Amino acid sequence: MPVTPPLPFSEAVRRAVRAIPRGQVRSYAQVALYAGKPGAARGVGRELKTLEGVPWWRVIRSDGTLAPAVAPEQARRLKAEGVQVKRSGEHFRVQT
DNA sequence: AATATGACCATAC
DNA sequence: TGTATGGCCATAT
Repeated sequence: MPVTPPLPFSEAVRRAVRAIPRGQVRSYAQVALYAGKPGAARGVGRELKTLEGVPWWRVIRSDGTLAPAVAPEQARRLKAEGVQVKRSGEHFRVQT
């Protein structure tokens, strides 16, 4: 019996991120888990950098802060969908 | 081929 | 409350 070939990491991530409902957020680790690669959070961030057509701004860090590299734009987009974002010192943080 | 570098995370101290 | 360490994954050099 042929086994179902695992999706390439990039496709698995695309699927996982597109599944995040508007107005909600998930952590890089949660996306990695949903994509079938528990522990591959870093790879998720790496993919989001190039992936197109996905709501990348709904992916945040586990501690609720936004990755510095894209924080300002991400905060803007999240607020646009009603997610409360607050500046916390050096970085932005999503209100739970 | 080997190493370094990130939109990261969990654990240990 | 910080810093260190090891794990993870795809590029870049």
